[in-house]
Amino acid sequence: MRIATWNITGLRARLGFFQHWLRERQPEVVGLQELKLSDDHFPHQEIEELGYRAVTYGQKSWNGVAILSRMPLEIVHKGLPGPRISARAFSPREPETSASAAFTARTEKPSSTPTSRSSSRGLDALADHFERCHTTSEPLVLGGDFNLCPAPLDSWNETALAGHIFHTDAERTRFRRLLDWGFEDVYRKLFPETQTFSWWDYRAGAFHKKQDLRIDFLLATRSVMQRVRGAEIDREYRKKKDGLIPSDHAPVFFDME
DNA sequence: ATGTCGGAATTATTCCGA
Repeated sequence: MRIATWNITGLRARLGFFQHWLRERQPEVVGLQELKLSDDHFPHQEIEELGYRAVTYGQKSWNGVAILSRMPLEIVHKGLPGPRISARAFSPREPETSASAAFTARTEKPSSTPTSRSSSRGLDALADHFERCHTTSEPLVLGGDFNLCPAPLDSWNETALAGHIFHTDAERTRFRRLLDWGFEDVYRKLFPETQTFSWWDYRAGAFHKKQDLRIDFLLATRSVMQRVRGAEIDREYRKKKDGLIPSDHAPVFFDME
């Protein structure tokens, strides 16, 4: 069973590309971010033709998440509380295996003043949610675009970028809170030393210049982790396919028994 | 070469945000 996450960067503009990937990779569950459409514009018919049902939490123009599944989905939670929180979560539950969540975490640019809040209140809201509503003994998967590099290995140039956006201690501390609670970073757990990336800025030719970051993750609790047999960051799908333009993020997935 | 996109506002071009 394959579980995936992907910041698709505009599902309407990406539909053909996404369908290509679904056919090729055959994931069982996919968390999508940055749909950039409201729920009434979600292409349910096209998705169902490929055997998936989707639960959506969209937003006009920006953000918006969905979970697609070939298994039955039940919505047990939608959205996160708190003012000005841009992270959003679903927790569809499938009877025997897993709950899953997809979200987008926005990172604010750290200001020059040392007292400024630096980043990702969405991550705090997410950690609050799991602490309040779940236990680590549950089989849980949390996937999304976290907009941060957890460690120097996850950046193409930690030396130059340390302290800057994606590379601040504040961001890393917030991310660590999810790990301390009981999540494992699946890809990193399987490949502790491998430098692999998931995002390349559209601007300035970052993909070709190898200006790359790993900011998209699938996190899993221990009972899921024990069943994981492989993980991949799908860099092939950061490239053009049949002339179709890719997202600026690569899909990330793992396989479990 | 800032090697770019997607979407909205407004009607094929410009602006904005990432």
